[in-house]
Amino acid sequence: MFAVTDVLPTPPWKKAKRAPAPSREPLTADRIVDAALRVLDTEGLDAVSMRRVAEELHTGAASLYAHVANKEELLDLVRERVLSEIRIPEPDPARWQDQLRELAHEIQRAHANHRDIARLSLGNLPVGYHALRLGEGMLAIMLAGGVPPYVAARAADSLSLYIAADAYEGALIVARYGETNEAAAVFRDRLDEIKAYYQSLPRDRFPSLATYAEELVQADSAERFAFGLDMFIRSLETYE
Amino acid sequence: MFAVTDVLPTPPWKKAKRAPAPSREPLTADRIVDAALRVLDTEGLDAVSMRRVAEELHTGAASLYAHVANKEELLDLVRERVLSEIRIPEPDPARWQDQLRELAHEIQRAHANHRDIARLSLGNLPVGYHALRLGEGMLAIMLAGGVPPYVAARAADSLSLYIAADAYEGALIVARYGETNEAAAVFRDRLDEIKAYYQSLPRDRFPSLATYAEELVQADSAERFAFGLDMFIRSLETYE
DNA sequence: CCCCGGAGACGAACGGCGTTCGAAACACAA
DNA sequence: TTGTGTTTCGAACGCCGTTCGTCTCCGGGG
Repeated sequence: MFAVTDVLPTPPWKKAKRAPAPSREPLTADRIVDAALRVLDTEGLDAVSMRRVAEELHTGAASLYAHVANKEELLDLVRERVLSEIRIPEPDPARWQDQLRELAHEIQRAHANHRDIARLSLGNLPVGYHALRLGEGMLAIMLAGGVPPYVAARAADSLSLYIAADAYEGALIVARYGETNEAAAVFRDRLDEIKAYYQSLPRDRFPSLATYAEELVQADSAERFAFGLDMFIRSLETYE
Repeated sequence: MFAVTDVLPTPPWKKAKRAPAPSREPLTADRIVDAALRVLDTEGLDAVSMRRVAEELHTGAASLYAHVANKEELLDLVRERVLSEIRIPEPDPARWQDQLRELAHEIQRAHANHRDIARLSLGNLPVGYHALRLGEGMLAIMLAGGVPPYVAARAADSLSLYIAADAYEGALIVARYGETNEAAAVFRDRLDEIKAYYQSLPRDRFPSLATYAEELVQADSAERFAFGLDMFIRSLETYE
């Protein structure tokens, strides 16, 4: 007896209903996270839809649900992936302020590298491995430096919040103005507009804004971040 | 001669194609903002869709676009409305720290009253009237207290960011766990779980988290906020 | 070597979203 | 009364996250 498939040609209405070899390697959670991160980095968080991620893998959105419970879980995995890039300094009691600064910048850099990740960090209780790693690292540095545990605990909380919020703002601005060089110029122009607007405000009602417009409008976001971080560490020193 | 409408009854195929008196007063931007704020307060930001707001006014989503450019503008108006509730203290150089604290709490309270509003505040450059009012007030207090203008400018920035971020986190937690009394208990249980989880972590890798779980898991969000605010003001004093 | 079972892949569809379009309804001046 | 400009709004477009049930494929037992 012959196998049917050996004798009969595939009828046209069955032909090419499925792509024969759409992608060789099978889907895995890791590959999905890779793809999601790729989309996140190149097109921003708003572009990360299940359909878009699936397309990146040459498949359909439904296929993802075999490996990932839902979009939220996928984004959590992406966030963990990003946090895993962060290196934590070994605590050295003599240099705790510098180390804290270093760690903060490291975290800030990770957020900046994958711009929109900040929008995932805010408001998610830290429970993944790498999130815990960061918390532990931050705390360890402060405790080694002699910051009282109660203060260190609150400070770790606030510092994480500050870093995430700063990155979040940065991400939103990038989302609104793009991040090409040309768009950066547009953004700078926008800042100048705002400065001029502040200066044009009625002096009787907005004396401070009008007078210090120059100081308020800060183009260099890195310097702004560093200043806030400095305020933070200065404050910690007063608790010692 | 008779008016046609006086003589002929309305033909059935024209009857009730439009609701005859769907809502007496005409749509205005104000009424739309009212409705949006109502939905925001009772059902949260995620429920604020153009369709839902329109439904609140017994009309269709398309009708809103005559008074409001798009959803973003509507949300900006809602945010302005909320900010308008905030009272700003008259600067008194002798009490600048207290006044700053007071203002921060006032802003925090406004955010808490309309929980999800914080999700709108983050990352929106302050350009509305009431947003400017707040910035001016904050700055004026610090300047009156003798904080150097450059520092005050950065600080106003950071403080706004901190308040918004704190409220944002609070809003997300409420969104996840609800805000009924019963849900508050659920949340407290969840915190206990987390504390237990921290304590169960391997001591060799997570010594700080495991040891200070008690201090890290802070149920009272008001106290947490106050602590961060205090850190902030302490820091300002070191610049004087 | 065949066949079968289970796991993975996925097209189609559901109900939601923001927004647009064009026609109907209305308010008011001429 | 007629004409005109504004307001209202049903219907539709193209997105979204998620589910369902079928289809495909591969490894292992007969």
